[in-house]
Amino acid sequence: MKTVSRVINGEPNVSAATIAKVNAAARTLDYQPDVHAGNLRRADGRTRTLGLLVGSVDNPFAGAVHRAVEDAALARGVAVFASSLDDDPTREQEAVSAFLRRRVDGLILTTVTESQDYLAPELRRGTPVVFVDREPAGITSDSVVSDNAEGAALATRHLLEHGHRRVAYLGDRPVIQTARERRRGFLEELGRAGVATRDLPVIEGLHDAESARTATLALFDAPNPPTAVFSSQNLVSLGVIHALRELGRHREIALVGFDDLPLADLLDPGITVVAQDPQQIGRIAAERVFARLDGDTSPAARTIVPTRLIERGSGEIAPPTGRLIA
Amino acid sequence: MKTVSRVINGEPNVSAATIAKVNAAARTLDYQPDVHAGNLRRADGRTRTLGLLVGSVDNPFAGAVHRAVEDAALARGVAVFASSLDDDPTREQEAVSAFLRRRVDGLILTTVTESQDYLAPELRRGTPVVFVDREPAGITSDSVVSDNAEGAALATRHLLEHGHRRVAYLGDRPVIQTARERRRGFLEELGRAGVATRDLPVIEGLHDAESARTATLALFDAPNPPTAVFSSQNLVSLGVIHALRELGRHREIALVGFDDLPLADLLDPGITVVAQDPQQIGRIAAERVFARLDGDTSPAARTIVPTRLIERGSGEIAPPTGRLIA
DNA sequence: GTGAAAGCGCTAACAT
DNA sequence: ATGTTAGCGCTTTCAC
Repeated sequence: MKTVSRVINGEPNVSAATIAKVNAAARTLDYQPDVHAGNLRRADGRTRTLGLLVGSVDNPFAGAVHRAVEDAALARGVAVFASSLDDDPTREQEAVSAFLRRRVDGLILTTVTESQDYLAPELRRGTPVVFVDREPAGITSDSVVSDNAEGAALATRHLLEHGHRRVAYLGDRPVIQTARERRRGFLEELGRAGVATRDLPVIEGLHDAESARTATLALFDAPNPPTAVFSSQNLVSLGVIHALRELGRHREIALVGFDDLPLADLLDPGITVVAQDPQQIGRIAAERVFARLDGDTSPAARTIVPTRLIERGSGEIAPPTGRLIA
Repeated sequence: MKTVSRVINGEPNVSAATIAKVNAAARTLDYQPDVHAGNLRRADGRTRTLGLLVGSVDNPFAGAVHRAVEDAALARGVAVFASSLDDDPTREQEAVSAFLRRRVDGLILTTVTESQDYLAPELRRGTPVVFVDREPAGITSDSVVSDNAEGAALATRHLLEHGHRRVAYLGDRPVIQTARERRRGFLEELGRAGVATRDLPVIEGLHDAESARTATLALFDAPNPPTAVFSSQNLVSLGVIHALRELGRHREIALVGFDDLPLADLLDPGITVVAQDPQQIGRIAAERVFARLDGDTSPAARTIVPTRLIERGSGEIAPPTGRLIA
């Protein structure tokens, strides 16, 4: 009987007796339908599968995005492939290719390539692609990102308001779009406040805690050190915190970090951060993919998830008195 | 020409000219072979896909396991489906079923069901299943776990050596195998030291930071409070830390936590922990799956990944002097 | 070196 | 209410 298919898929027009028989057989054989085989012939051609590419699955920001995507997917019976980008363009292309060969229904991507135009044919084919954390280049598609420039400006404004004029920027490699945006927000806010940015320390290319730590130590060993630091990323903040501790100056030098850190509230001083909302980013990205799959053909949209400043102490340290360079 | 298959799969006996032509066509059509279609007919029937079930993808321990599995899988062109268990038996069964319907080549599982005997037919069918973090029940298969009892004993011994006799245990729900093992290690070590465990506080059923915080506050509000705490899990440690801070007693009460916490070294005092090695657990689990897929038919093995005590301050606090209950 | 035929496990479109 | 035929995109087998 090939009416089996009807029973398995819960289609109508099958007698109760047959349903029972089929189910009994399925039970004893421990039958699990092969979704891929079904898919090959099924009209909609859906694999009920999603590809998710994040910075690294071993990273709190990515974990939160991933979890939100999973929750949205689970509700629809969709499974998700997760891969780590490691800010490596080759990995990006290989991960995307692996997703495509597995015929995922949609893609949620964090990218590092200069251009994602290699996705154009796939987009034309109708596969929804939503970019998270970083916006696409060379291609138009949905994206869900934090307002990086505005968040950086927020952090910078906070330091300015507490009297700092000599603020350092410590950031990730400029190939990373969010790093560029955060630097821009930092510099523009200083400009708006009439602070000359020419000889402020802007240190880039920091990709992990150790490089940030070393850079911070060097920064405070050099002449004319800053009174405050804006660190543009999670791991960089970590390195800065370690370095300031080593120097015994963590209660003198102000610090605001981009992106929250677990336990940041329990440090002394607590670390003031501009927090992103990765959970929201993941949720909205998944919703967009599913909306597209459900036939939404509205123009590609850029969704901006707000950041918020969390004051915990480190960002409210005042510069040394009597020597305000204002 | 159906010789296309030969070119795509790099098989021999095709002329250079044909190869070039096929590749050109593939390029312009932006062709990506459908692995699932191929699979349907292919002799080995491999989907080059793995199912990974962890506590929650949004969790540092799971993230590290996941990353290690991904790295091992990537090297073999295998993609991984990741799902979150949330310590929910229903979720477990549904996740496994979703993996199976997608014909994953192997399973790496963290479980909460009382018995995983529902996997017996799949095991008989030859699908490799490796249990991580928690050992299987009702079934025999490979597992890769920390030595939970020994780790807990290590933590307890450390507190005993620093003079504590009145030590509290704060732990997760006993349905969780690792929670039971850690409690056992704790009690047995006290027993070995000749400490009566009868009226020591053993608080269980703590599943998040907030419940642990509340329990800790209550513990120190009650008569005869402990001089030291062993917290058997990540989130529980967090709650204990918060509570001790609120009470202003974080420099008086000793604390050793099971499982490391990010930034634990920068707190004051630093948090002494028994650290697991999730990266290693993930790596070994993936290796076992692939060894099984490569034909290893040796008996199911239980691999124990050692834990290690990291002294950072909180675990080295001495009990109030002069009142040693010894 | 190339291709034609059959079939993997399922569902679509039609019978009956 | 049930069955039949064809075909999804590929690989296998075997023929040329």
